[in-house]
Amino acid sequence: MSGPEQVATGVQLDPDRIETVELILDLSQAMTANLCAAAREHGLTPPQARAVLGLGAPAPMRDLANHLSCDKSHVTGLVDGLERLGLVDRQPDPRDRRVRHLVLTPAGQRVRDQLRVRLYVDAPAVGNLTPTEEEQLRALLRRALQPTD
Amino acid sequence: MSGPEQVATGVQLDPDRIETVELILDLSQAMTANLCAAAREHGLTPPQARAVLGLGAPAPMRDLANHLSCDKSHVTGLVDGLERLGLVDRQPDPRDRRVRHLVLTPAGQRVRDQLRVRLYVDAPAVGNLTPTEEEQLRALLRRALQPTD
DNA sequence: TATTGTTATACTCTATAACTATA
DNA sequence: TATAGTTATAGAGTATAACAATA
Repeated sequence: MSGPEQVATGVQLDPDRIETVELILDLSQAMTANLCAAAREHGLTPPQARAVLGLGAPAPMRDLANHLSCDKSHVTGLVDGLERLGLVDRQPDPRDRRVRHLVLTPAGQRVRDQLRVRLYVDAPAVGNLTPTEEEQLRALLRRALQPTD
Repeated sequence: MSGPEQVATGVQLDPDRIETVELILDLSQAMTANLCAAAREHGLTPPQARAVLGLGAPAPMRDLANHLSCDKSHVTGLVDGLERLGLVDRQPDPRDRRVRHLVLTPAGQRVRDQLRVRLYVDAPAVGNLTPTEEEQLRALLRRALQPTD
């Protein structure tokens, strides 16, 4: 569905810019699909996998909700599932008894490690670049994402 | 401090690689958020906006389902909404009366043009690069996404 | 028999609001 | 009064399966 530009009705857009945007979206989509496949292989839904990835250190449920950009009520169900799978424990905070700290179990740590290998080491496409090229790519992306003055 | 190593469970990953992947995901997420905001401003849901973007040329509903990587039954409801908004028409195929061709109305074309401006011209971050830098970025991304030899 | 699109149904993801138990 | 987490509920988004019309 990417035929020639409809000049009569379409706006004039820079084809180079279109390619840039499409390349970034394509790469991101490949990475996301790769992560979702890894999640399935571990019996996790994609949101559960993101939660596990976010638990590099113990954190209150509120913090995880912030990290996932979702409501705290949603985290309850997410963590219920991870607890049933034996990947996460809820631990009380001795200083504030309202708070529950989410802590990965050893099994949870292993799953997280494997998800990170899939997301980072087995990252699709990026591994095709040499280290030098990858550094050039990082430099350009950093500059692009830098807040404008 | 001679206790057991507290983070001994984590695998060691290349921090540079992690940064590369995070940068790509961040940039893609900014672009997606920008598109979703544009969709909202036009009274469209994000999937509806993606459908409009996919209709650069008239196409059967099955083709749109392929383009959106979703089931054809889902396209029915999506297009129902766009038809109610006056952005899309269903037109019969004279050669095969099972097929309905989806055609953007003039209003639909205008919405598509504006979505494309938001997605491509107003692309967040990429506009911070010079044309030369953007070409370097494209070259690297193209090489990364190229199927491995 | 196979395919296009629709309908009916159900499941996942996520939000809002009301509730509890703390603080 | 305000906050952390839970529960109940509702609404998108999407899939599967059965179906109708057509090929």
